[in-house]
Amino acid sequence: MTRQSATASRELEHPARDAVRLEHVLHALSDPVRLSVVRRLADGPPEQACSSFDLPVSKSTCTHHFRVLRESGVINQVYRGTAKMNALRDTDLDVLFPGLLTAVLAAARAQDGREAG
Amino acid sequence: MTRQSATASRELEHPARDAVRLEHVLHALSDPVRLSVVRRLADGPPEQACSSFDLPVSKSTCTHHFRVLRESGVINQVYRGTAKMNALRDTDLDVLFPGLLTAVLAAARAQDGREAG
DNA sequence: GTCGTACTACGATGGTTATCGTACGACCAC
DNA sequence: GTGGTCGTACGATAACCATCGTAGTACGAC
Repeated sequence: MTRQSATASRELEHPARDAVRLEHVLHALSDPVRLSVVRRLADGPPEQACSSFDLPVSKSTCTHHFRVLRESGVINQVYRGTAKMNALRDTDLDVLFPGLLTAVLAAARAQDGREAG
Repeated sequence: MTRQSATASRELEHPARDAVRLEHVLHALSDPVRLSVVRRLADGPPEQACSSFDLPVSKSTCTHHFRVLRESGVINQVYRGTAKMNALRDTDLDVLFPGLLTAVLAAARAQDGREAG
């Protein structure tokens, strides 16, 4: 019956490194919710479950934002039991666009600092 | 009659440096047409007229894109006779988000190089 | 004044996006 | 098996965005 394991059937599509486009990455990062996700991935553990983010949006919107990040090549997602783990594709991004992610993260931090005073 | 010169009355609104938001800048740069404008401003003379860009869109769309760039704080626009001159706000951006513009421009060049092979 | 160039304002349109709620599927623990 | 948690799929909606064409203003040259 070509019955593969349920987990294996839940593989997620990711763009290959060379297929990642700068415009898509910038667009993905231009949304506050998504940028906050990327910042938490950069600052915290390398793999974090969707549910651990506590975003100010509904679950379905959450799913949407994580998909945008994945399809733009910013994050990698894998299923781990019931959880879906997210990891920054920082090495891929750094090969493609050296220094870009670092600069964006630093910019976000700088802006935060300015707002906090 | 408090009649100022017509040119002076055509002042354009720009966000103050501290009002520039990272999300808006990233969004402005995430459009291919706008990114190409920014690249030409970075590579060419510091002030360039809208008409000198020869973009693959209509004049009204052109106006729209330049406005997005201005309102996000990426470029400065001034009238100079009938022409509207555009300049990158690179020093402002570099104060706010050090290295960001450089990284984006380098990324755009890298992507171009990859496509050209 | 007229004419041409540069650009804008307005209105429309079609496509994309962010958002949600509900219903469902996959997994783990029991 | 049951139940709970985590996330998805679907459908809907409202907002946004890129695009255009037309009509118009501002300026410089004549």
